[in-house]
Amino acid sequence: MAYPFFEIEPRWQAFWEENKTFRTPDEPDVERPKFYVLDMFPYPSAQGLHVGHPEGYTATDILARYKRMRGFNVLHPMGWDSFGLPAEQFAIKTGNHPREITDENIATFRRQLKMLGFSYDWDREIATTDEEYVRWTQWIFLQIFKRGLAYESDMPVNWSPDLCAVLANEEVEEWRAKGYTVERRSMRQWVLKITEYAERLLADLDGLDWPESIKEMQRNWIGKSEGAEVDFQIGEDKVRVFTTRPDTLFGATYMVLAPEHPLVDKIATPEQAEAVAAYRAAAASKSDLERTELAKDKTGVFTGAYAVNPVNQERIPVWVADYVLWGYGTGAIMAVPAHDTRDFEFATKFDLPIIQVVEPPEGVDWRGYVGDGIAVHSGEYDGLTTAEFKQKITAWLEETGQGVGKVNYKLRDWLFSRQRFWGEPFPLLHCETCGVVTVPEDQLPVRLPAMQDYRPTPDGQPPLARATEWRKAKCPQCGGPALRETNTMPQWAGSCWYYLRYIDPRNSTALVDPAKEKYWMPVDMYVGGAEHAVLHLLYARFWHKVLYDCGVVSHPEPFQKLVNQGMILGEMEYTAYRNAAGEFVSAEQVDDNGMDKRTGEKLMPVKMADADLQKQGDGFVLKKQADIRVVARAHKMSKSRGNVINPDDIVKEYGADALRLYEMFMGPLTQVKPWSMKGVEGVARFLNRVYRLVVDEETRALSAKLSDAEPTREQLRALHVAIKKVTGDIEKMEYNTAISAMMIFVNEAQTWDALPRTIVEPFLLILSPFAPHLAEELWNRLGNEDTLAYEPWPVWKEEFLQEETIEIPVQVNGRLRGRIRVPSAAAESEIIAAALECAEVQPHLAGKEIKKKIYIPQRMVNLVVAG
RNA sequence: GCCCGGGUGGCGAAAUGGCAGACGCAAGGGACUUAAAAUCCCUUGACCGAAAGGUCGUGCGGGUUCGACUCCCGCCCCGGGCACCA
Repeated sequence: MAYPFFEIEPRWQAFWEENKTFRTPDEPDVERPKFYVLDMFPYPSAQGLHVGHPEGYTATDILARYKRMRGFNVLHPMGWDSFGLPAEQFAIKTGNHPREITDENIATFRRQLKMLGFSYDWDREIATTDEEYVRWTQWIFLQIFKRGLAYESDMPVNWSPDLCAVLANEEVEEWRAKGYTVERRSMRQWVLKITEYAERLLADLDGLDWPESIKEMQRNWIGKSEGAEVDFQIGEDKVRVFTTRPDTLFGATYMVLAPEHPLVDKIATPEQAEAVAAYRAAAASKSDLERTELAKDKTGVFTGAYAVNPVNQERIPVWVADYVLWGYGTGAIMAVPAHDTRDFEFATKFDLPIIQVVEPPEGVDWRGYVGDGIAVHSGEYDGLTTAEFKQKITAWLEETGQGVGKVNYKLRDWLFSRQRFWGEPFPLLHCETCGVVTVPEDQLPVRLPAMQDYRPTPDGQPPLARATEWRKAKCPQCGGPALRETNTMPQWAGSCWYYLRYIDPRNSTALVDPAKEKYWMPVDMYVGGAEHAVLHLLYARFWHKVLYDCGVVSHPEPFQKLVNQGMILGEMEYTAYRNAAGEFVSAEQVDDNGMDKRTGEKLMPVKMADADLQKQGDGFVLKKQADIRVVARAHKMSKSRGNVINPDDIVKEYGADALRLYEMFMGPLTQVKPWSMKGVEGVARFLNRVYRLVVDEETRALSAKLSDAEPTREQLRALHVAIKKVTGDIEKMEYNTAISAMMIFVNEAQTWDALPRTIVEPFLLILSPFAPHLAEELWNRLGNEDTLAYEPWPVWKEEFLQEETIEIPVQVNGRLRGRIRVPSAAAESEIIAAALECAEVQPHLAGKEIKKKIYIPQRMVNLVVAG
């Protein structure tokens, strides 16, 4: 029978709540070290918690509980990223305020998180939709605005007429997949100048303790490239191109302008004008996606004009092609087909000349060679390396006024407005005489108006445009009439700074108290999904740097250490395929859409039980029909697939501690791993064994084996081995092996006739970060009155780890032949002697010359023999 | 195409260059029980062998080393991200 987790867990949750066990004082003892451990806060969706949430949350909770026991002041908060499109969609459908559904969803999430026993300081709970929170989000925007980092711009946006909403680029695919249409439309937008921070956002990555892959993704996103801008003369006009390879100027055989380039119409010759105009029109109607997706085949049109290459006065033809982007660099390039893949494809297709100017290493074809080499056919520069050439030619361009060294970034400014209701209103007014005016700080927050209809206006104005009374305001500068801004901020806004508000969540005079900020920041451990690798983490870093420049925060980076948890997939599924005739079809004959590759027939997927399967090679086949291979895969959890695991169900059946422990035991935190219901049962059995160490299962009284006797050497050793392993593994967040060490301890402990309290109590302490309810309960049953949350963490002693004798494996020529048992203090010579004596080893030495005797202390003997 | 991860028993996994497979699951056998559940004990990488023991084995092919899952070189497969950024 299972231990009564259903009584124990709610009781301790109530205890922690009543006693405010995990309250972090507003004025902590600053003599102690601090530890700020943060989860990426969730969007409280209507679906409630899924098993992916507790994975990261348990990982941080273990660390938080451990650090408290190590004497740290710990800040471990939780809150809600509660603006979001689903609530708005719901409001449009029902006419209810989005706040209603949002509050309901938050209540569900809060209940579910409390049910899992996380040690959050719930007094610091915040939601981005709280008006007090919105106030400071707006305040930060004002600082950004005042620093000239926000501007209005007409920008093409993704407008969905079905949703009546504008979507972010990264949201387009998601909603298209759900069947909504999305089109391009130009709208007035607010944009933030994140590009002004590109260099700092790039440079400061170096000092962060983040996964290298995430840093690399951010670097690629920022996309710094160094090169030069060079002027080419076309008639009386100068056209500037950007190149990272000014050393290939002598190889430029044509030039390409982006279709949007303003000079295109002007330079096109009358004979080419029609073709050029047609091409531009075609390019304009394509979406970004179409332009890039059809990238395989290059298109373009000759303008009829020629440009003059400044290095050799050669006349080169000017083309228009959409493989040159208007948004990057100058929207114009010099094409060097010999040494650029795209130019090479284009030149090949349109039969343009290809001139070699870089000599690649021996044996490499120069056509399409894009690496560094030695300059050729470049006049006086011949013989220079790529690096030297770049430097010299850039200097020459600058001297002669024909160009300049230049750094470009892929990063674009951040489209920051949304045409939605459920977001933070911009604290801005449009005054007829003064233009755009900021709302004075003492009038914040600008609240959302009460509305009946949350849809945008039919002409695409944001929903707030319907609130005609709300829009009317007085200009704080001239006192004249003004209209409120009707755009709202994107969901990112609230998540850009929430980690600061946790530090001082009820401060009504400042975003955060500077002394508290200085004490707690930066975040020491930030855990969340890799899906936020670029956007959230880049935006938050940007806002943080602006606040740093404003003097609001004391450190240039918000998140010192970052860990991404791996996704939890559904249970492993074995799928076989059947055709209409009912015959099985082997997996290699099935294409990605479930069709028979040979006949094109649609096949029926059939789920198989593992009892029907056997391993063959690196896959599985049917036991009854070994020529039929099946597909073995774990899939992402999704409603449509029906493989979603609900944490509520697990807690009901096995308890919160079992769920926590299982998710940590599955494998390394950062790895993708499939769920296994049997695995949950396994850790539940372990928790039962722990319970039975202390409590007699029949009587529910304390176990008769508990004793006040002195522990044996063996018992001390078992305990201290566990303490050492668990301590080290928690520091490294290698929780799966920590749990394994505790299992080994319990497996051993349950064989003992007597269990000293001095052994079981420290064990409960090291178990407590993982299974806090059970640990508290047993700690309490052993007679301790108070929570164990602040008990000092047990310390292992090396002397207890020592064994009197140790076993040493003996190899001959690197192959294991025998084992010897020696006193652990034995000298090398004694050990070698014992190894040579070893009965299993001797046959392998007989009659052979021993050339070398290798001894690795405490580990291994290897005897190298000749022949 | 480019950039990251990853590939070890039937499955999840473990292993500072030093006994590959700890721990858990599953499977098989046994104890307890009228019986079942629960619990406990034993076996369990593959192959040869009655056993002792031996051979092979960490995606594939090479290399370094007394010794390689681990380090180096070249590939293959799977997952994720980016994708005409000059």
